[in-house]
Amino acid sequence: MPELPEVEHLRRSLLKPLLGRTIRSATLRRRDVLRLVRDGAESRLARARPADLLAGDRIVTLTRHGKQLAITGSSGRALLVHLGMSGRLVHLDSGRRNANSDHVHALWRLDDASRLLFRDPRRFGGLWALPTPDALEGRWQALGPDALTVTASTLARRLATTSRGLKAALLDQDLIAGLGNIYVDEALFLARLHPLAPASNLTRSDVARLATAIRTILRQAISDGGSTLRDYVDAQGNPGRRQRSHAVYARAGRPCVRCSTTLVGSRVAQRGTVICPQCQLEC
DNA sequence: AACACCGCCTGAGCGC
DNA sequence: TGCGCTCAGGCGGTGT
Repeated sequence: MPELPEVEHLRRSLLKPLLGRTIRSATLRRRDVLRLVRDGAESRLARARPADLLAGDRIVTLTRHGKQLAITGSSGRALLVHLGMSGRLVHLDSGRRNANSDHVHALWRLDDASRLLFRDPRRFGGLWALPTPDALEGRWQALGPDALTVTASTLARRLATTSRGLKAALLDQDLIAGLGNIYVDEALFLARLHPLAPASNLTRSDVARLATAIRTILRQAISDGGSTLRDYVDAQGNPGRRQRSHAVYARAGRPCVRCSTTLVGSRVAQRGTVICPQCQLEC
């Protein structure tokens, strides 16, 4: 399931095939995956013009904030891609057949005869058509700081504003952007913090450890090519390798990699949660 | 404000 | 082999 590392890996893998290319045509197969943003308001079933999907634009930048990926065109329009649980962008070189055309909700044909596909079986993801760079900027400023580069002082300031438990706070994209269930559990384990610890009660050194753990976990996952859970693969169809190195996620009942204590599963903030009861003491 | 809970959606994995 | 069941979860919504 795509979190920040998968989206960043995807972004990097799409730079070469997409940057500078001109989009010949865009096809929206399911209207309800696209939201049109005009004057800050979203409409879900408005009739989109091809230009809303960047048809005719040259692709100028591929950027990311948190789990969101933006493709910006030469017209200044941007297409925001959120992969949700099962979303994928697939780039197919000219002549290459798409292995699975089910659930392809949008596709773009480029000037080198390659294609880009948005496929999302569960449709928890979606596309947002933004009219200007400012509209994109505005949306991203409403989110928390990007988790990949978050500093201890920024994280401390953010966590101080909430009385929630640590895990709930870290999953809140408005507080910090990019963490999902997997990497929150991994980062908390690495930082030896309990998911239910009140977010605003952390000591300075707790937060410093946490910020470092978040950046470390995410950087490692990116260099591993993202997690492979269920059916995650990158834009070229390669699975990630990260699942081999999950320390706690989906490992309830198995021994802690650090102290061999049996890992314990529970539900925190309505999400499956795994901790080491020895390493992550409740405070 | 914080939290629980729900619905969306499909595929994987399980027991039989 | 296949059927029915449960589970997974990002996010936005509602109710407390």
